[in-house]
Order: sequence, then C-alpha cells, then structure tokens
Amino acid sequence: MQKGNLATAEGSKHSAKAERRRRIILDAAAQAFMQKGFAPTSIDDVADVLGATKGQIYYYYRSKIDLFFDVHLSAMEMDMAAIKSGQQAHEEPLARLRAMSEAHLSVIVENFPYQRVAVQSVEMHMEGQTTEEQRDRIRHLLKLRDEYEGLFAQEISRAMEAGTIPQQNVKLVVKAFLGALNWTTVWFRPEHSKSAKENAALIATITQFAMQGLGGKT
Amino acid sequence: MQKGNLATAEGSKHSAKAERRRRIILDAAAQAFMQKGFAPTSIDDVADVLGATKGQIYYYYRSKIDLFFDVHLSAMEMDMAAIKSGQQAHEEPLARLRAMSEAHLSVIVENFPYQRVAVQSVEMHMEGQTTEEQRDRIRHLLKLRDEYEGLFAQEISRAMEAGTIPQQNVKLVVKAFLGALNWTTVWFRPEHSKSAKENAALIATITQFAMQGLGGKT
DNA sequence: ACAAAATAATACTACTAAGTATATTTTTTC
DNA sequence: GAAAAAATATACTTAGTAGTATTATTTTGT
Repeated sequence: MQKGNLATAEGSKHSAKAERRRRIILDAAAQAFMQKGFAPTSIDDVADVLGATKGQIYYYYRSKIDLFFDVHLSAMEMDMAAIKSGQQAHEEPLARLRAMSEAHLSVIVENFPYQRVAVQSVEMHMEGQTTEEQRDRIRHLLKLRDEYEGLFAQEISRAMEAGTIPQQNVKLVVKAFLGALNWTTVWFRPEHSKSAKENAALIATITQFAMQGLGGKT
Repeated sequence: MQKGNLATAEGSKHSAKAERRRRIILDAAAQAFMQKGFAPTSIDDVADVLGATKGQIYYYYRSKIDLFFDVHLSAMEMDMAAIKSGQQAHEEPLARLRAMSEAHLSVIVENFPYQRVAVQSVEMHMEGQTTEEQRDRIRHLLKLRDEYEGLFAQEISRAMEAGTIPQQNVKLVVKAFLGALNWTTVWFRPEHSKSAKENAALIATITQFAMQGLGGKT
C-alpha cells in the first residue's frame, strides 16, 4: 500500500482504532503548540511529546497545518457541545448566558491545551502559502467561531429586548464579554493551581464579572 | 568602523537621527509581526514593509528577537504613560480606573500593531535558544507587565476597601477586567472602521462593561 | 573637494525543519 | 504460519531564513 491513504481520506470513515490514534497524536500536538506556539513548534517536537517519530504523525496527518486545523476544530466542538447543553437548561436569557459562560470557562480550564491553541488567530494562516482546500478549512473555522459568538450575542439581544439589561451595542458588548472569558487562555497556567476548588472560584468570579458587565438590575 | 557598533551599544546615547531610524524600523517590524505573528515573519518581510533590505535592519538591531523585544517594550511604555496620566486626573478609585481603562483602550486602537505584538506571549520565547541577556530582557518585560496589572489591581483594591464595590478576589477580577480590554487586540481590525466616532464608541462601551463588571452600586 | 565615517545593499554561509521515499516492524487475514 | 496490509521508523532532499562578511553608497567634517 502506498503511504498516505489514511491521511488523504479526509472526513471518510476511519476505523475506531485509527481514530484513537489520531486523538492521541492530536493531544500531543495541542500540548506542543500550547507550549511554544504553532510556528516555532516542529513536527519533531510534537513527535517528542508523543514519544514517537515523525513517521507516525505523517501517517495520520498530511501536514503540520492540518494538525493545527484539527486541534482547532476539536476545541470548537468542545465549546459548542458544552454551551449548548448549558443553554438548554434554562429559559431566561440571562440564566442561559450564565450557564454558557460557566460551561465555556469550564472547557477552557479542563482542556487548556486545545483551547489555548484555538485562540491563536487562524486568520494569520490565511496569508502565507496555503492551498485552496486549506483556505476552505480556515473559512469553516471562522464560520464556526462566528456562530459561536452569535449564540452569546443572541442571548444578550434577547435580554435587551426583554428589558433585563440596558440597550447597548451588542457587537461590542459580546466582544467584551467573551474577552473577559477568553483572556483566561492567555494567563491561566494549568500546571499550577489544579485544585478543583480554585478552578471553581475562577469560573464563578469571572462569570460573575461578565454577567455584571452587561449592566442588569441585579 | 566595524559593523554592529550601533546595535551593540544597547542603551547608550544614540544620535537623534539614529533614534528616528530605529523608530521607523520598529514601526515596520510591529506592522509585519502584527500581520503574520513573530515566528513566521522573516527579517526580509520586515525589510519589505520598510521598503529596504536586511542590511539596514541589522545595522540597527543585532537580531530578530531584539526587534521583538523593542516593539514589546515600546508598547508597554505607551501603556504606562497613558494610564498614569489618566490616573492622576482623579482621586476616587473608580474614577481613576475608568480613566485608566479609556486610556488603555485608546492606546490599543491608536497603536494597534505595537499593542497586538505585545500580547503575543513573551513567555513562549523563554524556552528555545535564548542568551542569558535575552532572558534578562524577557524577565524585565514580564516585570513591567506585572507592574502594569498591579496598577489596576491597586485601584480595584482601594475601591473594595472604600466599599464602593463588593469584596472579591482581586487577582481574578483584574484578569477579567484586563481581559475585556485586551481582547480588543485579538478581534479589532484597524483597516476597517477607522472613524473616530466608531473608536470612541468602542472605548466607551468596553470601558462601561468593565466598570460594571466590578459590581459597583451605580 | 576629498578623506573618513556612517549607512545601506549585496552576496554568502550554515542550519533548521517540512515533507518524502524507503526500510523495518507489527498486525491482520486466510 | 505465511502472505498481505498496516503502522511506524529511518534516511534523505530541499526550501527558507537568520545571521555575517563584504562591497557599495551616502553623509559629514575640514
């Protein structure tokens, strides 16, 4: 068999075993990219984290950037899944927002490498030598990000319509809101402070801050 | 004269003309690093933005990372200067904080390339091949960042002591506060929306959000 | 105006790292 | 249990780029 079949068969059914292997490689990539950032991290660095060699990585992934895209996509799928279930547990816009914020922060703290990588601007890769297919994947990631932000914006709008928070520029406020949450990916250090209590305090305090930022009566 | 005297004479008196040249190079570097990020940007890329060649850059800077450090340092000096003057205009902790927030956002919007570069974690460069002197500069930058954050934390603490905002974990709240502001470096696109009115709205809305996040009575 | 110093461009070196081709080992299938 | 296929490792090629050495040009001082 020629090399690369697996890596080429993007999106098609893989064996469960292959999926597990890909996930392990992805974890190593997320870890490595988190530490040094995408560009300065070599495939050999990833292989070191993995405890293996390049050959294995290239068997499952056709290129370094595809590895990045997949880490990124995984991160956003985690986010989406988390906030959607948080959302559905409530009716009131503000209650939903609070649940979404807690879910989002929880995912950041618990899957830090993925989330930190996902914050490194994808747009940057738009320039530089990318194939058309890769640009498609970038556009897809950007679309997901917009949708994600839209879910927050929607609840904020509903709260404004319901009169529970003052009228204000939703586009800007949602950036501030998510900024307060996402900044966690910049300063948080999972290697320190791993006690569940500390993490809970982080989630509670930052969520509280973001909710109050909206200026509701409470 | 051998090449490199200027670049070597770190911190000593340069002619005003040389200083101007260094600033122009720094602007180009900030611009280039902003677009693609530090690592994927080559010195030739910076030279292109500059409309010149490597030779010129290496005459004033000994290495690419030194260029980065200087952009970073400049960014922080801008921040420091801006918020300190904002701060001194008021007595009340919350009034001071508001002025600091507006000043900070104003600097971000008006010196976007520098500020965006400054947000790319310095810590990352700590690993990788750095000389002892370079690690010193990194430590210095980190110290400045801590001091900067401390200025905000101090006002938040004073407001808590004065009872104008509820007691809460200052370390966490200051991260959320600065997160709401600094996230602007991630999403803002100076090439669009350059009207002064839009920028003023951005500053006002995000400052309002951050101030409310603290949970004061207002 | 011309020598010396300063500034900048060009030409070159050395190395890193992405990607590939090939070889080896492990697993599966019949 | 041997042949085939899958998975992983090793060896190699090549492009890009940081940094340097050298050469060319511009500026300055007298």
